[in-house]
Amino acid sequence: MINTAQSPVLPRKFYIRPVLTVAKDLLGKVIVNKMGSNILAGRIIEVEAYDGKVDKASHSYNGKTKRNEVMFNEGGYFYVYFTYGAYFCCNVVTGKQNHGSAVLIRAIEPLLGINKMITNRFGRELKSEKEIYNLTSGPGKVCKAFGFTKVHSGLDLTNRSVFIVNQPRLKKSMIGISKRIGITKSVSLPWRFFEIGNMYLSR
DNA sequence: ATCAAGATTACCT
DNA sequence: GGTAATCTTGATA
Repeated sequence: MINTAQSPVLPRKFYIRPVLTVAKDLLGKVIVNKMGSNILAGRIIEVEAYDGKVDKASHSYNGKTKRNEVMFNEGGYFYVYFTYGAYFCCNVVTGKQNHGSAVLIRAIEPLLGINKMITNRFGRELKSEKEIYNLTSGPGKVCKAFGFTKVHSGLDLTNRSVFIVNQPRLKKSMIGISKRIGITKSVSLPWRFFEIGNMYLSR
């Protein structure tokens, strides 16, 4: 299903571009977690861009702190943070060193290791067929299903533990654009991007 | 030391 | 559609 010879791991240069470019380009790509005993993989279908240079909603807007320091790496690193006392959210750092921009992964379409994802998320079997669409349809859900936590923050995505493999770009007509969800600052920026019509979207 | 807010989710009506 | 849960983090004193 995922032939890594035909679909190479995305290189550094993919990530060292402006955050809006990378955000749109990430749609349709496949994120893989090989760190556990199971290989988990899913197609990225919903993202949001955060740019600390201009964006008050970004964790990096007010400069470097212990929590957000990974965001100031060059592109291609994994930034995972904890929020609301319960959930982790994972991001792909973009741009040049010290810029402070990242793409939040809000939803994926599960491909490999689906049973493991179900166990991670629910600790039980699915109650119904359609509950599969609740498996990874939100940033906290994605991290729970993939097992991403604080220990994954700072990983280099050009290595082979957690990484993203190339896939064809989505057609422009398949990319939806909207305001970001769940923020209270810089609310009007249209920086959420998603695959139109996908069943695994967060809303 | 204290405090308020938060890139969310599950559960209720 | 509305809201409680829950605790880390960063800011302020």
